[in-house]
Amino acid sequence: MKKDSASITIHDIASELGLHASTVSRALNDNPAVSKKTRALIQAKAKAMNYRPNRMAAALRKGRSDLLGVIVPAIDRHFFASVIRGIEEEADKAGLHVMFCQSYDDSDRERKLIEGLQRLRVDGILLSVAKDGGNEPDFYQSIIDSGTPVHFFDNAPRGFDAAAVVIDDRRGAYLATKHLVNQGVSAIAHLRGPQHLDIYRDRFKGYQDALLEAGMAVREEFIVDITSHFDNGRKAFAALWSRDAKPTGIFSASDYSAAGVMQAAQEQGLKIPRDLAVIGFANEPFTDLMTPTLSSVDQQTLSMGRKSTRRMIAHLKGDDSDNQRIILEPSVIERGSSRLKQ
Amino acid sequence: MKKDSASITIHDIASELGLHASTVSRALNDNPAVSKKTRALIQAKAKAMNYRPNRMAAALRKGRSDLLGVIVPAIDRHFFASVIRGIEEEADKAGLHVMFCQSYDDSDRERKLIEGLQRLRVDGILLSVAKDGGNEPDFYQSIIDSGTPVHFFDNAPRGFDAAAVVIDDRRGAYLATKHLVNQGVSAIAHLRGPQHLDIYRDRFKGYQDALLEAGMAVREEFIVDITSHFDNGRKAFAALWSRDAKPTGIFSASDYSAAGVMQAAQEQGLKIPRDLAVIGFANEPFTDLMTPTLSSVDQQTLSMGRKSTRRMIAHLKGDDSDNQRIILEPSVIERGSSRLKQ
DNA sequence: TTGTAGGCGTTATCAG
DNA sequence: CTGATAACGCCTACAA
Repeated sequence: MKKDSASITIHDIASELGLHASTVSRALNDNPAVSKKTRALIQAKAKAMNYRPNRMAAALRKGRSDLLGVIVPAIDRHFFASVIRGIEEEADKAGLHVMFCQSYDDSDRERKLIEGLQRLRVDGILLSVAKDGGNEPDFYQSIIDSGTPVHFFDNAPRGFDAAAVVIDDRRGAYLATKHLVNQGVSAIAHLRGPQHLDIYRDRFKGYQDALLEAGMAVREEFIVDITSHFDNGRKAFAALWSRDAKPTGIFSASDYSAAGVMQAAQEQGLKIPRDLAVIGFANEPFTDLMTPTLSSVDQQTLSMGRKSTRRMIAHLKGDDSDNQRIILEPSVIERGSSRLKQ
Repeated sequence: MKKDSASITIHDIASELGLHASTVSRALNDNPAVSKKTRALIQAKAKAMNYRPNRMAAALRKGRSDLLGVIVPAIDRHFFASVIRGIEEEADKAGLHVMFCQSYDDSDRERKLIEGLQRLRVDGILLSVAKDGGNEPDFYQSIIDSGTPVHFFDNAPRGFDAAAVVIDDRRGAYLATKHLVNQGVSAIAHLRGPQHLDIYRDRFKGYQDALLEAGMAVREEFIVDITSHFDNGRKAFAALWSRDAKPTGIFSASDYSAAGVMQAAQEQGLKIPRDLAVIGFANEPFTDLMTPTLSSVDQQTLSMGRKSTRRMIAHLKGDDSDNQRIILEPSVIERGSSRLKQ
């Protein structure tokens, strides 16, 4: 029976060749100190023996795991899946491995995940903070102080200097609302996300900015509070249509809720966008599958992942001075649900 | 400056308490050999010092990483995200950590990921095979022979005995098609996935089974080949409607393509389900967001993840005899796109 | 250019 | 019940 390749070590290779393990180690790490001839010999042998270096052992010795930890609320949201793709790209390039975890927006779980990643001795953590908002800035600061670099993306705590890459939610909301204004929509409602979260407060502000700029009033009865779920969109439509004044356009802080609104409106016989123009936020892929297709706001997810990772890598290489908050510019994706003019 | 908690070891704790590292190790592992008093003392001290055990070191010593590797084509597909959720649940319970990777259905990348996981010394790999089908059964056999247990789920290679949890695609397709038959649909087309893949061959067979059972002919002009993408649904609709005979129902091997068909049909003024009844496969969440909602086939994803993981854990505990292929039963989710009768 | 020795942080074995 | 010691697989001064 052949020896398990998982248990072949540099010593095995060394003894097969009558060399010493240290030489094998050097050869496999392309150390120029070892002669071309032996290097080739060793590398060939390693391949022949199906050798798999033990990264745990190397990490222990080097004090560096070449592992990155990433925590997101949920990987099946396109937003995060796409950021993750960006992270993967850059990590691959740099020869790092990435450990993805889901907090399910639960800050208790987030704390446990962080501790788990620390035990694994990841070199750094990329984090989109759980949206229940249970962890204070102090907590994150203590993690950083304990020696594990943490960089934030998407949802980043305010109140202390930490590297972060976020998008300008206020501007995204402003652009979305302004887009409806430009299409000639005059009564614009807003499905508003939980106001204890910065990102949703910012989206609400952006909505107000656009209305004010257009000389329109911000009307109480046009604001409905939601969480980012589909059913909330249906409920929001019911709420709006139970009131006297009916909007002719809706800017939703969430694509899911926007989809719910569209479905409920269509069931009531409304034509979209003619009777009701709709635009969401996040540019989830399903927006393209709907009838009509749903307009939305793109959040530069790939570049968010890439930028975060590149900064973390720079940080790990010694440049730990860059504590800035990078703000990316969102863009409106016009689709059928809001296209009234050519 | 406080010492980084990442660099606090059992030796530090030991010397603070005037004990030996081995005692600390035992205490932290709840070894009954150590007295209750010292155990409590040590655990309190460890907490106070914010100690984080180094899993790399423990893994090296124990020859076991308590890490599971998981490879899926893409984490943002609901199918896989949901399987992953099931995997996470069971792994958490067992105190295992999980490393998720995406192959993007590229078998070269899959091979590299497997090698990466082996270097990380994961205890086992849960794998849904890349759909480009580039890796032979022999390859997987060699991984298993090399000492890394591999269990398959979803897309599992045939041709050798390996633990696998899959669903009965043929039956799922049969049920979906039969559902259309039961709704009184008489001309049923099929959007057919790549036939070099077992799962899509099976779905095609199930479609045929149902037609034959209903005494309907399998008509060439009602079969359109697709890959699981949205645009293919639109193209498929165009293809079908360019022919003389028009179907009144469609069973699509993919939800994405089904969504494309629906959109294209609605743009042509067709009413769904009245003029065209549609059912997809996979029960992606967006199926609930469409107008009308899209019927589909549920694949027991959570239980697929849970079962796979439980078996892997049993395997790791020494029961490596269970090489069977477990086949889960799919179920039809009836929604608006195919509901013609009450 | 290659070999030797020591240690990274744990845990398991053996003594005491 | 606790202490000492060795070893897991690798890397890196230092020596030869």
